[in-house]
Amino acid sequence: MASVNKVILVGNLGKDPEVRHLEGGLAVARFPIATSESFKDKNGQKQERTEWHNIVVWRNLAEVAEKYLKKGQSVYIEGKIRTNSYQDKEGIQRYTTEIVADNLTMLGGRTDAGANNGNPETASSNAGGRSEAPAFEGEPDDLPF
Amino acid sequence: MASVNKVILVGNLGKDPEVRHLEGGLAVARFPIATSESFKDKNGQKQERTEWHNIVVWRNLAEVAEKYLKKGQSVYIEGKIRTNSYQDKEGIQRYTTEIVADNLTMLGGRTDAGANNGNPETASSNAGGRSEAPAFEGEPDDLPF
Amino acid sequence: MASVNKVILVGNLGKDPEVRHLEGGLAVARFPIATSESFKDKNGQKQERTEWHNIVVWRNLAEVAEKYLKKGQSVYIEGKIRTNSYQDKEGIQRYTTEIVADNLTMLGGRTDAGANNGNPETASSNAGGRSEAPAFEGEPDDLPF
Amino acid sequence: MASVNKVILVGNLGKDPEVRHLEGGLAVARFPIATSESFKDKNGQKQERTEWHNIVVWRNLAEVAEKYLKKGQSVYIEGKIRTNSYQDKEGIQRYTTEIVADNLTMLGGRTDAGANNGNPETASSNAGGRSEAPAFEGEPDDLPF
DNA sequence: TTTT
DNA sequence: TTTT
Repeated sequence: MASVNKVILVGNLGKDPEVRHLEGGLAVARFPIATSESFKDKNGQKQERTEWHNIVVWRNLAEVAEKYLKKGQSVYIEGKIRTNSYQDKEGIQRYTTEIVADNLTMLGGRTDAGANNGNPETASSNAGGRSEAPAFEGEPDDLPF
Repeated sequence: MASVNKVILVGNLGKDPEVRHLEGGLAVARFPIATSESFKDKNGQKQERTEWHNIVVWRNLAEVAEKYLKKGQSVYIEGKIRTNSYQDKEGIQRYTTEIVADNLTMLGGRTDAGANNGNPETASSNAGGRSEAPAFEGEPDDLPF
Repeated sequence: MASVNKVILVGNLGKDPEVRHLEGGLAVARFPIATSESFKDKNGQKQERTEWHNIVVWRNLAEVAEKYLKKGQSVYIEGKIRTNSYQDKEGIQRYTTEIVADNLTMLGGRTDAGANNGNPETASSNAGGRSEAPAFEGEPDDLPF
Repeated sequence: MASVNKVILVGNLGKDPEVRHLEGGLAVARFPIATSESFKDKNGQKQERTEWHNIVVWRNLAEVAEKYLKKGQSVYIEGKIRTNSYQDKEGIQRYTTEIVADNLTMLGGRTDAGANNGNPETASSNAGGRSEAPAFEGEPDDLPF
């Protein structure tokens, strides 16, 4: 196999996270983040292009997102690309791409972005749940090696 | 803006690259690569999921792709996520996501994958063209600092 | 060859950058940044470990560091690991490890950290100099593909 | 805090891993990997510089390293930088830097590199042990989201 | 549509 | 020597 699918983003939330709780209590949160880059067009004019990324987080990271992330905030995200397919109403195969994040660090953001601004923290998510206490809550989640 | 949009992939080409030469000689190549991951389903059965990524490379990296990359080969890719929008024939806004690669390293692959197998190399692309001689050709492209 | 040497850091400057201008006008800046992680020790007590990284930047990135980076600020850095060897006065081979950064994004930091706080920007460095106008200055540095 | 300490390497093992089993059965393996880059010196001559990285892996990743990694093999590694300090016999503070890997994917390597050549796989390590069965053994280690 |  |  020998494959790697890794995404690293630093950007700002375009909306507050939307959280759903599935059967069994499984939590999932979704939110868009924007990244921007500048470039010169062929006339030498400065242009900016904004990319929107649909972020999905599960389990304790979803709880963290629900509690602490707000529109406008800046976040560091690690995750993987996932493309889902579906059929539209004409029966044509369509695709949507999202970033499934497994690591999230708040970096601050707009000064009115919410209570957590100025108190950035890190959180991690694992399928098996590495810790009952979310790393985000200030609980250590790992040995230093 | 303080933003980062970075993708790192290791995967196998699903097809040979398709190369086009635009007006002015600008080259662009496209090819799909697959990444895979294993997981257990709810019945404890091992499952595999394959993700397909549409890779786009420009300029000298496109020339490299044309000459050296073949279906089946394994590559390391660095790039960024780019989502393009278009209207389908019903006038509905649709999106396609691709990875614009700016760094590419061949890692080998199937033993019949092509001439370059067993001689993996690295290539880089820059908007301004850092070097006439593509790094891939064996020319050094950078000072060691 | 087929090798990759890539480092991604988000941390705070422990000191203002120290800048030197070599013969020919080549600029180099150095500064330490700290990253921290929490973990539980064997008694279940929360501990924090701080890692210090010696960052080196060349050319226009060094100019950017000199002008805009200050002790306390938070930065995103991409670069590579480089270990230099030297002989100490007893003639024993010693090693020092540093991170040669080729990409730098300011993320803010302490509110008194300097003039640029609240106005984070991105800068890139290339051996060949991709652009006379540093990206950091607000000039676009790249086409969007 | 808001910090990130992430390293991504693709390189070749310079030696077979050395494995130790600590009290309590905790396993740790160490091995060096080389990354190389080409550059032109001031006379326009092609030069190559090789960087050596000391890799440390713990727990099930150490078992994987012991069983499957051999000198010459190519590996993809994700981890973090860790600098340890100690006093030399003259009482001077010295530092050593290593990469603590938490993710490892075999990419092949020299054709005589060992039994696993041609059968690259991925393994992950977690402080809490995400799975009794190491991912490497062919057991799925994660849900696909 | 790849690879194992 | 930073930051929380």
